[in-house]
Amino acid sequence: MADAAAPFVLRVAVDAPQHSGLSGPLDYASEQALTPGSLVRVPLGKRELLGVVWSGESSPAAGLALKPLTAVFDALPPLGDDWCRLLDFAAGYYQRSVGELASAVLPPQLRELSPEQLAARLRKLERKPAKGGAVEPVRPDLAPEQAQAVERIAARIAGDVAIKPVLLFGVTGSGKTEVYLRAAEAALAAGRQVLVLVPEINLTPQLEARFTERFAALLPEPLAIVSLHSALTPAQRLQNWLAAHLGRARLVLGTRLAVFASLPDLGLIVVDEEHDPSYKQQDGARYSARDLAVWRAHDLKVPVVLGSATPSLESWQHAESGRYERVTLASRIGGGALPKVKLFDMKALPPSAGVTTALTAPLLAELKRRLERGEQSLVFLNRRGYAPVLHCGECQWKSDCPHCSAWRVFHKRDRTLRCHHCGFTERVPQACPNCGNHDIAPIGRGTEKLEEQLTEALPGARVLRIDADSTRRKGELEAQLKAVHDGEVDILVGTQMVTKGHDFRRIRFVAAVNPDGALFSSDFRAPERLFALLMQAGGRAGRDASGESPSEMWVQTWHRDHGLYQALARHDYERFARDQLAERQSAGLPPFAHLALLRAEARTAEAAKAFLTAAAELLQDSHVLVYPPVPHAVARVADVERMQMLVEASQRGRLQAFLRDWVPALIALKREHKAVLRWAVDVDPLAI
DNA sequence: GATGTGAATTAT
DNA sequence: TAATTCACATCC
Repeated sequence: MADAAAPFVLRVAVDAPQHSGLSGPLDYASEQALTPGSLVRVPLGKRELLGVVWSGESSPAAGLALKPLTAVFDALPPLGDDWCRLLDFAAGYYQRSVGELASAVLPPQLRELSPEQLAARLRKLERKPAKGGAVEPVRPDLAPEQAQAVERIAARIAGDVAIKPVLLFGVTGSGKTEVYLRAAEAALAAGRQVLVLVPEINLTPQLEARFTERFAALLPEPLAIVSLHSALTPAQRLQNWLAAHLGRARLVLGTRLAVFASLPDLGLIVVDEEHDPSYKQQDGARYSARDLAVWRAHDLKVPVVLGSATPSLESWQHAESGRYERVTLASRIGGGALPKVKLFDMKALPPSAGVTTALTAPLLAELKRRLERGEQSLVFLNRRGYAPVLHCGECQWKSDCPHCSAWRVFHKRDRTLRCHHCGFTERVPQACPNCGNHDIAPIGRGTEKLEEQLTEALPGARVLRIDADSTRRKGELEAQLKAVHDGEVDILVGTQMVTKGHDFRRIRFVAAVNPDGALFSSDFRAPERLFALLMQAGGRAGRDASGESPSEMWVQTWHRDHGLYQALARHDYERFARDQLAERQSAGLPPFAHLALLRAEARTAEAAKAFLTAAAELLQDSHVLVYPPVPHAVARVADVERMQMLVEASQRGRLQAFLRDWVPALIALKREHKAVLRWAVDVDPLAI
């Protein structure tokens, strides 16, 4: 019980791991009453942790001697009610403790600093010098569609009524960014903060440059525009987070973790490329930043704009049903036409024309033609490395990973076999490690091989490859993109990395060399992803209308009659979405059903399966269907066996109610379970 | 999950 | 006899 020196009892959210059984905020003694949202340090066992004072009644267990707070961050204003509500909601929805989530989304440096050190940082922030004079920005005229979109968003910024999320459906090059800028301008002018989310860290610099250019004159204060993502140094991340929290940053641009930024005057949220899978955090607390952005906007009664040329089917369905307001930008600004899509039928190619290689003779000829005209081309292949597998013609050995159920990829440049799942790397053997035969050969192709073949087939062409391997070191991606922009590259070879957002003005020809694989994937979202990827890749072409020859995209396929390609060829996202949604509805899949996955990892598949089977027995609910456990698509990674079990309900609320009871029972079950095992619940999983 | 305990097992 | 390893209990 609290003694005379510390008369107050506070509930504090701390990162006591869920599996410890210490769920929910813990009680501590305090000498002073503190507002919920105050940051504190508290002892937990022998450790000392960051904590957030939480609201609600304390209920210390009888006879428990409460420990006192170690320290209070009293120089820092408490986190707002709205931030606490967001965390409360997210923790409940994704089945994590508030403390764990708070610890994951607050700047990591907060955990290390003492209140005195933090106070020093705050003083330093005050002294930040102002930037030099900014020039008045040039604002391009809006196309009528853009003006209408801006008006529909801006009209709602001042109002204090619950409003629908806006789905900004705009083809690539239709000027979505200008709509974001104008909407942001309206919110800033109304004295509100603006949060802009982007899917990837790579995209923050260019968007930040664009916003800074536009708003430098309007927002001359230092730290008025900041970014938040995990590539910042810990000190930068804390500084930018503090600027947002203090209301000093008026515009915050960031990746998914920025959805949890503390923003006292938040007046507008923009989610760019809202369909992008990167918005879903894939480990720890598996939240969807896009969905939380929608929740946060609704909670605050502020507008949220979800922008995409290929919206997620979830968002599209919400627009169809009227829950979201759809605003369409149907034409490209500047008059650049969308590239003509040619479905290149591999079946119609005579066998001699190089059917077995990705580079067909007609494709090479087209690339050559473009090259001679001095045009840039993009060859898109979503597979890095030289070849996905090595194969022995004698004994049929394949380059499998000893630790994973996957092939090791052949990387020719550094002569290695690399597992893309666990990272296990060895030098390429000279001969088959199984039978000693020298007749080992790569099967299939990746970007590295494509680069090599193009360099050989088109002497004199300047070929550049951009993928995760070519951009491993800091600054390399920027340098390579600059080379493309500066016209120092004729043919760009790349994975999906190059299809996202980058505004290549010179590219007039895009070829997707081998996209068929995703058509027959067991993952029900694979077609949606492929369509978005190809639309986005195609969108890289012909953004500049000045060229004489029409821009074009080729898709080399064995299945040209497939509905996906037919819709793609007509740039008909709506048709594609209609078809997919019909399929999803008849198959009882999202957005017409709500899913959660229980994942289990153990040394043996049997142990993981035993846990899942027992988990399925824990709770019966007539509204919830629990499927039998199945192995993960890549069952073994780094010698750990992975099994998963799908949970399905027709209504979100039913699924949530089930999980609320199930997860505590799972924690108890794990403690009875003898074998070493890790488990996690993934609500609204992206891949199943 | 992190940390600490005591008991059992192993190294020297 | 010291040094590891391991099972298991606690953490407001």
